Amino acid sequence: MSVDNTIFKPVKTQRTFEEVSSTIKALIFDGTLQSGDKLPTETVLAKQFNVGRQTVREALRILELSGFIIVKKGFGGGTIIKDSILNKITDLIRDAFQMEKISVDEFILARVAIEKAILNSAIDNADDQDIKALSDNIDKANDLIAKKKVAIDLHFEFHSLLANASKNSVFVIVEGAINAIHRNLRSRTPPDFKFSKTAAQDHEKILDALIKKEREKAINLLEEHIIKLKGVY
Amino acid sequence: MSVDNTIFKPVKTQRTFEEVSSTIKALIFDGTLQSGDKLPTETVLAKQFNVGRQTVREALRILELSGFIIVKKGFGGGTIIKDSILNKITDLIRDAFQMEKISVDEFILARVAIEKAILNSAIDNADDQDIKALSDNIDKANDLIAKKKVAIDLHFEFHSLLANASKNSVFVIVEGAINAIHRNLRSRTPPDFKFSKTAAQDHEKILDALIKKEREKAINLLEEHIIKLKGVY
DNA sequence: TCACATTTGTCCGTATGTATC
DNA sequence: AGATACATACGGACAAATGTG
Repeated sequence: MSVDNTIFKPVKTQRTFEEVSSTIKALIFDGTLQSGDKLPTETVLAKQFNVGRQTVREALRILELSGFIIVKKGFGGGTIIKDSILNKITDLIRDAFQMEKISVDEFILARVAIEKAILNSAIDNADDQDIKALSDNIDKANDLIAKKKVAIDLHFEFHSLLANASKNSVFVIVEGAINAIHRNLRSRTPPDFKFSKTAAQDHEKILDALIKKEREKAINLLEEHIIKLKGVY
Repeated sequence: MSVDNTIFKPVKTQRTFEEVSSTIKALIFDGTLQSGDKLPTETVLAKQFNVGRQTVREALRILELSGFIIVKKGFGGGTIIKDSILNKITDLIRDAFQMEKISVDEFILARVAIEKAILNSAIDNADDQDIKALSDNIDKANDLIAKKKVAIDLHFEFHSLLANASKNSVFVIVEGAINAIHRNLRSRTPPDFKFSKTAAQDHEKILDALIKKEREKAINLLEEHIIKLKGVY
């Protein structure tokens, strides 16, 4: 006679350093540890968890790479809770891109689709502050362009501001990823003044349509704007 | 008189384990190390890089969490090159959602928009294999439902299969993230047989419209299908 | 400017756990 | 069932960085 042995789960599947990192992560998730809080030193953590310092260090590496903590050396240094998950996602996406899992064409196709959805939502939810931020962005870009300088960073920011205006965190996160890929692509080609100027004009028209809540027009303008990129790469 | 001190870069910004992981990563990027290749043991790596074993281990942790390698214990184990970057991105995005405490409503709104875009692309790019996979998924779900069992996992898989059918890695990544969050949400509510049955019927209709390339109909069906979720949570 | 304390970074030696043959 | 070849883990030591007095 035997019982179904699947009811017996292994006592220990995870490695010790994974248990440690998961424990700390859980404390961050439930709010016990908050941004700015300082963790005990590695030696103290090792004693508290009753593990070796090496194990603590590997756990900290995981938390660091996952964007939960930053580690500083020296006097007054140590481990501080600080959220940089989005940056870490960006890093990984850059890796994925480097592995050539993502082609330029499929990227642009996906970007058009996703940013259209974001803009659609931004038209419904943008408030005065959002409009001002977008407007300021364009003004700054125009200032630079008047000085014959490119305003690439501001162009990227415009799209992030659109995501913020959608008031949807999911869109903010997804746009962050899209933006990261785009910056990666863009970094391979030299800055192009003429292109920068066109982009600023496009953004101005899109914002104008957004303010007037001309939905169809705004979305079509955005699509054309992004499609233009195909020629750049 | 002083010079622009930005021209003097620090001799050593990176920590040793970061140099090691970057070196190995570069070898993967340039194809020297390929999927399936086995790295030397930690001890040998330490000797080759002329560093300590702990340093190697921390470098391996980074590569592991970044989705470049997998590490197996025991005889015949060791470090093997294997790409799972997309999975790791999904993991991090799940963390990001957890931290930002995204609301059900904004999640569903974003999901509708993004999955509509995915479906739109899937209609253009799905091949026979994709159709078969989707069809098999529905058959299996119907089998379970005929036995009065819920088929939640298969329902999730259906949406992933749609993303695959779009033949766009960006969509696959984004859908993976959306799916992860959805599972997270779903795990908070008990399985509902009636709902599972409805979902299977919806999927069947959507696939039917996809095969017939009835774009408008398919997209509308999908939207209604996802919106139904609002009632569940 | 110079010691000094603190904390991470790194290395070594050793022991244990674990999966395969 | 036992030998084997790995990763995993512990403890101790010193190096390096960094802010303070």
